[in-house]
Amino acid sequence: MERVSIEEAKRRLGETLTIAGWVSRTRDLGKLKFILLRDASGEIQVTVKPDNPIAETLEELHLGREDVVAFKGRVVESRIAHAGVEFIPESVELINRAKQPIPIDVSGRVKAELDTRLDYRFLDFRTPRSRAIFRIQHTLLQAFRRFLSDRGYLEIQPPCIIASASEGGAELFRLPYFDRTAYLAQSPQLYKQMCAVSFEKVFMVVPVWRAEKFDTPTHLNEVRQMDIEQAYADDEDVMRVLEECLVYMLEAVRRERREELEILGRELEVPRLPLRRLTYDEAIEMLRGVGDEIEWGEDFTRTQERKLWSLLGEEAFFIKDWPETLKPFYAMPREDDPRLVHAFDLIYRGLEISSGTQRIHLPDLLRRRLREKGLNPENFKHYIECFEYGAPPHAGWSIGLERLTMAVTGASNIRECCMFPRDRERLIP
RNA sequence: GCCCUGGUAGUAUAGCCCGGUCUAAUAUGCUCGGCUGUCACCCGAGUGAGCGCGGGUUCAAAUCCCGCCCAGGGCGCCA
Repeated sequence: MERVSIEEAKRRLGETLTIAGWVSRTRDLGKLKFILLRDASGEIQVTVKPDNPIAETLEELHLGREDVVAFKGRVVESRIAHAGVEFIPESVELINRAKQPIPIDVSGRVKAELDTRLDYRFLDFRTPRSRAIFRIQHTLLQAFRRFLSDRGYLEIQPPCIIASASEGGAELFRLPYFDRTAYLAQSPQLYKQMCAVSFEKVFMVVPVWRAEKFDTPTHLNEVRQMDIEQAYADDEDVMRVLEECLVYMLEAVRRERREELEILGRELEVPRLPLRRLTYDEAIEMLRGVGDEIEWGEDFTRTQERKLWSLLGEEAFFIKDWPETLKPFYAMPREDDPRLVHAFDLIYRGLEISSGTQRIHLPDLLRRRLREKGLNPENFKHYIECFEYGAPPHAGWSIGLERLTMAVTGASNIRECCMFPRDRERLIP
């Protein structure tokens, strides 16, 4: 089909072109008909006067919302049409009918609940809100890749099916693997380390799975994460990369997604660097200062993270120097206080969007830490092995894509920021 | 797994507290009719739910009670 996008057509005034898209709505005044036609690029009003050769065909077609139609004709300036331009067709082709009534209002005017929207996700993608969210997500991803590629990081592809569940922590999804049992990866952690000890600087965007029965607005059983791993780096080094990367991504969204931010009613503030580095101890103090009864050694709840955000009044900040009990075995202990590890979380708009650590690159220390955590170093032979043949110190982090999208778009439920969310109940679509 | 709130036309809400006036209302959609400049077009008519599912109380249940399922939020859980 010789077809141009609606946005392109608007730039090519007077030329005879074919546009195609969905009927957003029709305004039928009897002899005069207006059809609002929408494609992925934009919307235009198609105006059909009684003397138009297609006037009669159009009457017979009786177009309805979301019918797919192609028009051949030209874009002309119009002083009457509010958009300033309109499309005058000379022929029309009905490409496909939409069944009526449509399950949700694609124009976004009659609200639908998230659950209903997710049942009809393909239609929901046509609403201004959803389109804005996923375009912003796309920009975040593009900016992430560009930022790291420009700085010499190599994009790697770790496996999603893994053999071992012996890392501890979250429950994994099991699956049959020929005559063995395998698992869906809960983290590409080991693989990115294996890459970093040879490629030095790597990044990736991968899905991960957690079989936890959580039921919250910020958790999914399948999420995508954006990770880096870097050799010859400690936690502070990669925190700097993280904050710069965040600012880079936010600036890209602010620059390239002005219209989408407006649809969402979001004014995106780009934090100034360096970000505040709050220690875990300071965060505990702050919460206690306002009457929160948090114990040292406890993790922060979502409510507490939001509380810290409002107390600090900063868009984004780090919490660092965590108790070793709250972080995985491979987090490097602090020399000055072995109760603490070189680990950090990044809180953006009250939401934990990223966490990272400096990793233990010393096999003996790793074995000791595993034992201290009640794990058997024998089960981690392949993991430890990659540090036996010349492993530089290294550190890394991971950003949850859906969480970041939530914070940037202002969505209150993570499901809205995942195209096809997987949670405890939802497996379809 | 726990606590709170909710589930009513395709969609979103009202009604529920205080049972009967609900033959279930409103918006939007949809159907039909009218309209030559609309732009959330307008005007008129119509269509569409028996109130999440199951049970109970009552002369009478959308409304009260019990169980279950589902949704939203808070927690828990979550290297």
